[in-house]
Amino acid sequence: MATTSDDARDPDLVAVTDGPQAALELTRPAGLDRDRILKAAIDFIDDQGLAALTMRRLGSSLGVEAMALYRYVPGREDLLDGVVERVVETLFDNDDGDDVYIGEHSGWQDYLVRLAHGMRRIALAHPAVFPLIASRPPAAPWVRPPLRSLRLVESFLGTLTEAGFSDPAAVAAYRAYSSFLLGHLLLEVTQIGAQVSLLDQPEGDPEAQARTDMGEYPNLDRTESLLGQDKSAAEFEESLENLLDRLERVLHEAQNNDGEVGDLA
Amino acid sequence: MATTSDDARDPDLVAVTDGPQAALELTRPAGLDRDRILKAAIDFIDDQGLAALTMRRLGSSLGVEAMALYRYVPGREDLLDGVVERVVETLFDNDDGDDVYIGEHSGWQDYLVRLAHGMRRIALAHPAVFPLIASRPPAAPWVRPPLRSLRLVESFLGTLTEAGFSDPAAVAAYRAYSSFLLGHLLLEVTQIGAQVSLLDQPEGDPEAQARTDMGEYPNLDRTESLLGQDKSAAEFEESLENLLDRLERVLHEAQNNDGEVGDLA
DNA sequence: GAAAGCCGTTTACGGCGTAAACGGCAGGGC
DNA sequence: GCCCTGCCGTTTACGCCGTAAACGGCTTTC
Repeated sequence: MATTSDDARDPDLVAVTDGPQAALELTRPAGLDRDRILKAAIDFIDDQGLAALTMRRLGSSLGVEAMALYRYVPGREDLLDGVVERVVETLFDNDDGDDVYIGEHSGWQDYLVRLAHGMRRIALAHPAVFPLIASRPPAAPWVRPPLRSLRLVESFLGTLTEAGFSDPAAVAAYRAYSSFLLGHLLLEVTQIGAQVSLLDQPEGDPEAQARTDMGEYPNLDRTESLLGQDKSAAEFEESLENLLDRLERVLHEAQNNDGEVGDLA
Repeated sequence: MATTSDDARDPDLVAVTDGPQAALELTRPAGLDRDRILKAAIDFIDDQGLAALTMRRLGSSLGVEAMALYRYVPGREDLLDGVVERVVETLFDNDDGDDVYIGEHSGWQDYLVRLAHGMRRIALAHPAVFPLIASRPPAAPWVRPPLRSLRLVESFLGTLTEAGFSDPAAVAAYRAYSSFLLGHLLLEVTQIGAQVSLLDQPEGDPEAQARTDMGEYPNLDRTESLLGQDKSAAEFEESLENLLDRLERVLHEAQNNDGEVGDLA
């Protein structure tokens, strides 16, 4: 096939375990609970897609009628908000003593790298949920989609200003960083979705149509195998490092001629 | 208020005219047509939002029953695909002799700059449609959301390889570029949406709650006015130039030691 | 033992996407 | 002139959706 994944050691690609037991409780009798509902919704989206999630189906996946959910969740929209919140919050559970804990860090670069990989881990663990993170309207215009949490933005700005960034520079860094994260991760999960949706419908002879159309697109045709390769992990790393270099340059320039510059522009 | 727009001269922010007459044909009797339907759908999304678009309402906005649309459009999903296609296609209509025509250009940097501004012009003209461009599943994994068109990707790759980029370098540039575009533009239109949705619901005293919560977030509180500023245009320009510089560096390095490097990594 | 509260179910309503049958109207061959 | 054949918008109908409201069976508390 055209699309291959050539690096099997992606550190952000981890198996999702969900605690002690996960799959053995298929349809428990009852004992509803807001968090149990949110978790069920995330699982549902992960393996049926966002479009398939309805209150009725989510209810029946919990062994319960749809209306039972409304005792714990105001409605479908709020349920989705809860899903986003819960997924983003997993950034903070330092489950495995892993390198994703945002609280402790050594240097702002280390912090930004950990945060980026933490977000990427979330995106890859829940590729069908991530577009929701990106498209839900933000509470305030400056709580930008990929970060989504006041707590997170606060710690971001705090870390940078403690490291010597002026307020304008920290804010500019926040914007450049969130835009980079959103762009890269959204494309990466979209690509995952595209790959599976192309695989599970081998209608007729897809090769034939694709090949014939390619005649008019010589550059596409020639680079098709390159375009199909998944180098997301390497590109993520490189773009991230480039961004950090750029921020570092800004920081040092501002510190040398310590006027009121401090802005990226 | 906290959110201000301090640069009134944004070249990508243009009024949408739609040809000779636009608003004077409110509900024409009939004369349906696939393109008329797509245009109506775009207008509808632009001023009622994507969630409000239903087949019935779209029909009645054209003075027709919902089922009449099905003679020209296979279904709602395909309608949305058509909307995306039609919006992206406006890149190619060189309406005003403006600088957005992708066909002619002088140098690959010029091409990339024009393409970026053309896309940004689309995003700003249809902020409610743009998320659709980003979230619709791509036809092939390598036709990445913001570009969406074989023709466009072909011309992108052609321009870069003609300018001396190796195939891998051109593909890497394509990926970096599309990721930058998607991230920046999606955040920008999201911010537009957030601003309007915050304005039209002044429930109770929003200031009160916002202020009190801010106590726990000193960095947010201190930088709130900075965070609220809309510097999208300047940041777009700067990030774009940074990306071009990076690509240029890659190109020249590859040309000097003309081995088989050619990759961004 | 009765009252109160919690919690999942049942019923119902309007709106959705869309399949299928229908009707009016235009144009073309006789 | 007439009828036949497409075209094209309407009508009707079905199943699914989100969710308001009433209901009923528990459990807990006095």
